[in-house]
Amino acid sequence: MTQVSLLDALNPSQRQAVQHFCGPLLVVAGAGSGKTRALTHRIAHLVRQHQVDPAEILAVTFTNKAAREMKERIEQLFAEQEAHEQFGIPLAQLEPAQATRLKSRVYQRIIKPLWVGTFHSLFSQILRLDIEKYQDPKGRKWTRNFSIFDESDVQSLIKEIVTKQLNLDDRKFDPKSVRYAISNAKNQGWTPADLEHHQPNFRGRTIAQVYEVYQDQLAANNGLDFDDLIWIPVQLFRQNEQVLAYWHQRFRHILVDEYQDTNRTQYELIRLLTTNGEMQKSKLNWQNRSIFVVGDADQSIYKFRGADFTILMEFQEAFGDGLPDDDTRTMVKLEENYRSTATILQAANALIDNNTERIEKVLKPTRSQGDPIFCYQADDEMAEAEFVVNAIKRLENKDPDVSWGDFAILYRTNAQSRPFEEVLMRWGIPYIVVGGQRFYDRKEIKDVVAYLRAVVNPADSLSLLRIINVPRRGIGKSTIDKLTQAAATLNVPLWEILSDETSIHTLAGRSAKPVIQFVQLLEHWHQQLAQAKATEILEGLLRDSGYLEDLKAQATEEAEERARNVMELYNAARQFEEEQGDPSLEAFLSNVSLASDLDNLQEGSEKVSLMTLHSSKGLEFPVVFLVGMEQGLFPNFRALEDPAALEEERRLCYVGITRAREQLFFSYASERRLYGNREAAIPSLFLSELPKELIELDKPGAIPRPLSRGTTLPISATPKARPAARHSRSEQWSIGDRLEHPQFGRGHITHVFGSGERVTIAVKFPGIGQQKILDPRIAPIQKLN
DNA sequence: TTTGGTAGGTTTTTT
DNA sequence: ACCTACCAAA
Repeated sequence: MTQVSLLDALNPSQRQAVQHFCGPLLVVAGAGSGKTRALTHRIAHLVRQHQVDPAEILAVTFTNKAAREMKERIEQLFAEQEAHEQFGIPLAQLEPAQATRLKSRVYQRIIKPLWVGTFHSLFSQILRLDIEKYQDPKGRKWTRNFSIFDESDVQSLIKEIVTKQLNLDDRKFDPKSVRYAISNAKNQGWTPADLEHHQPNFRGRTIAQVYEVYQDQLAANNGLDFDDLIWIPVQLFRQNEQVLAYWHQRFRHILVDEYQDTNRTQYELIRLLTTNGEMQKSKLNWQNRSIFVVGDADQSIYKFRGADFTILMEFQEAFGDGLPDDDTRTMVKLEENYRSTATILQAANALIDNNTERIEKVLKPTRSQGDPIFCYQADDEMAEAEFVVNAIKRLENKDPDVSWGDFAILYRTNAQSRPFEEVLMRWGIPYIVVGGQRFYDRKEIKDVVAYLRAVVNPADSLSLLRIINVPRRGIGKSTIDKLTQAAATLNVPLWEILSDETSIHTLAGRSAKPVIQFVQLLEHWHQQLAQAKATEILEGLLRDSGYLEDLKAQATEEAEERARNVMELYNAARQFEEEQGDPSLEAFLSNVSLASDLDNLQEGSEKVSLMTLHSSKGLEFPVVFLVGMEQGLFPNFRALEDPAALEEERRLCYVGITRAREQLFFSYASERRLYGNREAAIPSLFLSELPKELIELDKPGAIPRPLSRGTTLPISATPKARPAARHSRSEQWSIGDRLEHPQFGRGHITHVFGSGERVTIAVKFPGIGQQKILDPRIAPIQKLN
């Protein structure tokens, strides 16, 4: 072989995708059909065959981990090609030192200039450059050292606004649901005024008001939330032609992975960059320019966060040539699956066929039938965990090629991990839990990050308040109140008050001294920002603030764990400096805010992986356990009454099934502990939708069809059009309330889930063994006294 | 100001 | 069953 082509070892559809040069292309890629291969090969092809400058390519991935992997795979592709060209031998046969040198040259020339990352990380970088050119409709402005507020920061800010500043009833305006509504608005691309326009009722107007004050607060802190990282670039591009033209020119080739999970704002961002804001399709100029998106509507699982897979379905209309699907030049389907056994694919195809809203597509197997799927009924969640761990032990024992890293346990909610952890721990089997409480959400990490943020962005009063008395330095509540009062009165950031000597001296001497010391500490490191590396500043702050010392002085088990975590953060900073080549604290902080737990999941770590079905998207494992297959858990009870939501749950199940390469197990418990009580459970609807001949049951007998109301009926595509029953609409429901249902008779409420307008209740009807989960807005129920 | 106790909420999924 | 946030007592 004299020359390896990038097109070798690709099937015709993949080749068509890879060879695509200019104009729009939608790649409909089923699970396991080699879409990452198509993406990476296409990028390499653009650079090698069409001499595209890597700096002109923008590739959007769904997670940071996916971005990292994509870069590694492209680097590998180039290194292999160049090994052939320069030395005539495969990369693997080069001397290690030579191979390393070759790779680092490829990295410098190709990989480093590429823009590959998530929407959030890519556009936060653009904002670091251009946000000072932006002004929002109310004249708010931000500077490039802005802080990125995480979900808990945002949550407490909203709570503060709702309860303290606007004095709203926090039962009617639950901070959580208000937060959700604001996030939704930003994901739709709505300003507070737009929100008010779309929802002119009292609730909509009030939330718009909270949104407005919330933006004030964000701006006052020079902070942004996750949604702003997308929504502000959109507004900036709309209001400033020059900025848009610059980035439009800059990114001639745009690629988006997991396109089915983009939201309206993200779509708008891509549209603006691609078209330079041109609305008329006939005027688009596709010379030396492309938009290439890859997605699978059947794997759209992020509706709750604003994702809308109709964006994928409308791609050809938005960018395309308008020809019918069959002879279009703007769509390629990848349907051949290289990952899973035929059995697993048949199960996946059968399941997803129950959905109505989809692009018709079947996964075509390329592999043999394989082992049957096994379904286990356990007595309770502990027995379920024992079954799973036993199966893992047995399989690992049987085959020396199988290792712990080949197994994944997938569940619907994070709370389900515990029993599996207990049993795995008991047997000393190494495992990793992805998600749940994130590393960066831990108290000690948030404290240290607050120090860093305050140094970078002194306007960040949220962070200042978090650490002003941590560790205790004798700045008490009354002192802090006085200072924040002063800041509020003068309408300046808290820092202005703190750093103003004369104002501080109006405090009693006993209180003034620690404040002055605190200010000096931050000021000192603020001045070092330009020259010092992130690790140096972190080290200095930990030392000078006495934070670590204080932890060590506590000498408890817990404090030691915390100190270890803080050191872990320090290690992360050091690693970041080595890998990224940008040692600034600002760069590290952005990385921290946008990091997800999934990023720690390393291949070859030889550990059993535990994670939610959502986290498993994009991953694959030889053996997969789909656990907790129970009505109400999965599908989740919130989806039971809503056909569209139920279809989303089914897609989630489809994602789970298609993670498996060789073997797939389902399990459910007939009784499960919920909020401390034992509750009977019935098998998931999804189990009954799988072809019986593919499934081996541990106990004879078929999987009973779940009887919960509304779920066994054929799902129609019509959205939830059922009018809310008037009589129960505004009722307040609480545990113990008695009620009557025409079908089930009298019963009493055992649980109330959620709050505000999104309430679901669990009701025990003595006549019926099973307790029912109802939506009081829809269910025909009558309250009794 | 800090500690300890308890009431009340929590379980959907995440960049 | 667990965690947090708030309140009373030292």
